[in-house]
Amino acid sequence: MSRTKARAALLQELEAAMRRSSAQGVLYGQTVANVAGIANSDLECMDILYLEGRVTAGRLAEVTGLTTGAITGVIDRLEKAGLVRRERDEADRRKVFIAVVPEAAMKIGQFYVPMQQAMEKVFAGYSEEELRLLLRFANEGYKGVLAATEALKSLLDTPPEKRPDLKLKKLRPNP
Amino acid sequence: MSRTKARAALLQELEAAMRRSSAQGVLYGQTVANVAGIANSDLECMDILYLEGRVTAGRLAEVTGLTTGAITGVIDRLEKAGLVRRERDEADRRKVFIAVVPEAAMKIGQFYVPMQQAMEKVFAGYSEEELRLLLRFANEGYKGVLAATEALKSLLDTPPEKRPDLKLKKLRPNP
DNA sequence: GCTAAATCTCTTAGTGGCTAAGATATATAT
DNA sequence: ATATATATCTTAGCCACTAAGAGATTTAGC
Repeated sequence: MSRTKARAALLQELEAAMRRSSAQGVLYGQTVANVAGIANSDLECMDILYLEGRVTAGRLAEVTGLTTGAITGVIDRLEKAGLVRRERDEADRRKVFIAVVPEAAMKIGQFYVPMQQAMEKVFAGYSEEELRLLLRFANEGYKGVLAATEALKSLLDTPPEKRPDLKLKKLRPNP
Repeated sequence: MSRTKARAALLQELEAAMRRSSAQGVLYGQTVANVAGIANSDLECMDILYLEGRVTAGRLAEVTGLTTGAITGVIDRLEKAGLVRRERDEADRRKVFIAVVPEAAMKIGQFYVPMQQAMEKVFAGYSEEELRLLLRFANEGYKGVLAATEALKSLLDTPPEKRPDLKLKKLRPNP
């Protein structure tokens, strides 16, 4: 197998491996929502709040891709469960900031412990330099996925016949 | 900062970075479903079919965590859209194998092109040896997440008062 | 300053995918 | 042969979602 061919095969394997693990990651999230007894979108919003801190209802809609109406429902449920609080912005009274209630949110956090433990075990097998490589990849990968999402969204606004011709890769033959 | 402290900080940063990119990955999937005009679960099943090939309806239920009733609906919709075919197992006529219709499924595949292009660009910045490291991590990570999912599911069957005490990490203070 | 347009969240009606329970058909065990 | 187990489908009812628009507040134009 030639040098470049080896790389191509490696890339293909990598893509499949990442797809698999990412699919399993989705399932983990669904399981957390199940165990925690909240809806999937509710958990997704908790996750965003964890990553971004105090954000407005509109921002949640923007990030999740849900309508503002749906977000109102999400916040209602989360607030009733005591996980978040609505906080009207005093500067712009149309806005509603959503803030997690840390003590209550920890009850959700516990369900990520199995995941954290599993990942710690995995990380233990890597040197600090290797971990830095993984970090670099995670950051670059994030930016890539973000850009891809935007590209795909913009496709939505383009009428099908005017879309740039996307060249398809062959579907992988079944194993 | 001490040697081990540096590693701890690195691990924390890594966790956040992976969480971010994985969340964005979920969003990408939702966007694909949107653009393709099919339900989220339908796309998830297409993905499983792509990864595992021809599988039974029951296996889809098992992997997705949906009830068999829900899967019937998924398959009905996918079949109506011409994306999959039901194939009764001749050996065991209770079973129904689901197989993708390759030509039609390619129409879905095209929506992954932006993602593939983005990832290709990212991968271009890595040597073959580094890619091998990423592959190793993706595989080990998959196993880790799989194990974590099982651990979490088993928690579901354990009554709350009998659950092993999960030690919580402090919630990250908001940025 | 006052009116019009824009922005942000919430409300309402209606839709669709989900669960739970059980029906149907086929296979396996006693 | 009968009973039990397995695999999928059916049905009723529920709940989160969308689309459309209302209400409240801010910003822009004159």
